[in-house]
Amino acid sequence: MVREVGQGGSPALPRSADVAQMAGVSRKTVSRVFNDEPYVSADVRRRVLKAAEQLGYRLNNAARVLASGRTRSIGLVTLGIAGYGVASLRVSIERAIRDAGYTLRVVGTREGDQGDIASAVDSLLEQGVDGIVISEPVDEGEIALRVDVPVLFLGAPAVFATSRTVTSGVGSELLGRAATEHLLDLGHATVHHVAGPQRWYAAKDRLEGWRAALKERGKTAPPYIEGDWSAASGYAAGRELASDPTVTAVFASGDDMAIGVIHALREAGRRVPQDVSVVGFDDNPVYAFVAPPLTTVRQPFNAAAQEGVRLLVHAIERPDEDLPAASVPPVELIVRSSTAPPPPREQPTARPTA
Amino acid sequence: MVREVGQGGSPALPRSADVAQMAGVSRKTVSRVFNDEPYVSADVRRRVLKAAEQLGYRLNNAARVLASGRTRSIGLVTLGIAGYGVASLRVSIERAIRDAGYTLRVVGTREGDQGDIASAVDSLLEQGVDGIVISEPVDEGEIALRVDVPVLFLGAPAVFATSRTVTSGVGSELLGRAATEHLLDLGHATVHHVAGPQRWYAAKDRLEGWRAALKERGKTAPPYIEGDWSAASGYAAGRELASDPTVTAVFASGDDMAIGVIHALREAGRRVPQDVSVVGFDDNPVYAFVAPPLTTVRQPFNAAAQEGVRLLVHAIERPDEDLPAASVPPVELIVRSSTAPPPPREQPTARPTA
DNA sequence: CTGAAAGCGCTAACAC
DNA sequence: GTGTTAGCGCTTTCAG
Repeated sequence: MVREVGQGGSPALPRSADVAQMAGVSRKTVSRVFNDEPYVSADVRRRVLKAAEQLGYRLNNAARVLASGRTRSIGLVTLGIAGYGVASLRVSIERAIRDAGYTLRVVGTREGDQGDIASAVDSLLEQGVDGIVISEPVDEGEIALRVDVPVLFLGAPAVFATSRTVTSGVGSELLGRAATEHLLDLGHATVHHVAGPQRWYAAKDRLEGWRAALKERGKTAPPYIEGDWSAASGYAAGRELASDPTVTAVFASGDDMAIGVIHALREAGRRVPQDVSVVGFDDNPVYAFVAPPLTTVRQPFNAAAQEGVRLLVHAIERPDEDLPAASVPPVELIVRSSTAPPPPREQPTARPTA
Repeated sequence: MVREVGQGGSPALPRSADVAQMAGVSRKTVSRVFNDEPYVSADVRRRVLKAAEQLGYRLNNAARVLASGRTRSIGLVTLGIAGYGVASLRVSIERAIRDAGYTLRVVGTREGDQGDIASAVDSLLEQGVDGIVISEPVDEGEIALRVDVPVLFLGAPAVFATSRTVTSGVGSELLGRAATEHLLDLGHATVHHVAGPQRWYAAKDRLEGWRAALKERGKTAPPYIEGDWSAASGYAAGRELASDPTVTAVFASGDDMAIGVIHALREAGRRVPQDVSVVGFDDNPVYAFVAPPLTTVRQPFNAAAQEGVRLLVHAIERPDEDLPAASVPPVELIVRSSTAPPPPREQPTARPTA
């Protein structure tokens, strides 16, 4: 078969052999230049680059992957939703992957589809990736999967077994604690909680943090209300909470839900923060511009993503070494105006703080 | 070289030859089964599948791509930001691509990096894709690029030349018009505009729509204020607007900016909607739960993404046929409580509507 | 520092 | 319906 050159149909793309010929070197040398390998004289390198430029040559990735066995690509399994938290984490992950010199393959899951994580991972494996990151997975029960590339679980425990597992939390428990403690420090007798869907590990962790903080101060956690992250679900929870005159402080597991809670509270005639304090979670910057500006907890999306990807890449490139220790990102509470001390008449018996 | 089988290191992965041998057929037949080609007897198909299952066989994508010349993959160039609009569109695109049977490669651009679109496209081409989606690009001036796969420009005109170009708007101009007309219909003498960054085509289109609507009613557009999509920039614009007693209606090019505008207006003692009406853009559902619930324009993210991807896939798979006509998604104005007729004292001379 | 030979695992085209 | 023969364009190994 003769390669078409120009003429009729789409001209065949130039191959490394064409570049080699034009530059008067071997194909292997062209390969060296394009892989930034050492031991190529500056002069040869220049000639090769010039020839490639003229020919409009581009490395053929499929051939490279096939020959080398490495894809230089990382797969991301992500929830197909557009909320601020998920989207932010995702953007951070993508940037970290690109900065690490890997390309990105993405497959979104549809929340609720049982077994979707498994099929997403499977798809990625078939596409060819050197590592996988699972972002904020939802609990799907047992997942039977044989995976032989390193996997990073971000914001969740490992939900299936792999040869090399990396986890890097965003520290949801710590953050849930911080939110609750802030309210307690303000003098509230207890803190109510509007949780995220408990199928989410992130939601569970925040709830744990809330419980732990309460317990440490010798309080028992009141029943929590479970939302679905949406403002609408927060609103529904808020209506319920508003009917209970003893609630003076609520920690919502997401900013949007917090907004819904506040809306319901105010509709019911309860002032925020004078009558009841509300803290959110995520620090969507827009909520500095609502009334009242929302007190919230900032998630270290960037730090967690960078850290996680760093570890993942380490696991990919140095399979024999141990993983370096993960650092714990700092907790950041953003105090604005949706929280205040409880109203005087509801004040509990004075007790020493801590 | 002898292939390692089990024993020490990682056992070599099974190849189609292994499956073929086990099933007692040729490699080509295995290939047929895994590509859902016709002309394979049900019995043979079953045998092949069983053998593959037992061996844990998985198609090697790199080899497949190299041999077939088709990647079955679409590249997405996307802005690396987490706002509701961008993230929603993105989720819709991803779903549409997956539903069309393609895998997804993503490269994010960093807003502001001149020439970033070019390098993103280049990277995608090198990774190997059958088509490219450019989502909501920012104007980067001349982009010199030789691209020989079909390209879909979503929410923008084609920003560089390609062999096969597909565009599919989200209809920003129409939508900007709808927002403005709503305000005019309410009786406002004019409508002020807080625009998005004019490097964005989407921002420009909305501004055009605003201008056109005003012009049609014989009004001249007042100067607009340019924001950066953030609530903070909307807040700054709102302060400016608040100092002008003649403004009674403002159309903000994004929901977040609208929230900022409202916040500033109220701080300055102007009531919304009694004194001034505000409409946003995007329909982030959370803004149904702020005070006042925001009137906004819903973007047909899903429709635009599905339509666009459908056309792109058509261009990929039937290069000789003409592109089917794109349908125009319906305009949806979500009227809530941030808009009302102008205050009586500022009422302009009565004029017939339409 | 550079080159030659030998595949990587699959599909294309055609034969049977 | 199914098998055979050639590559796809690169990297690997090993010589020099």
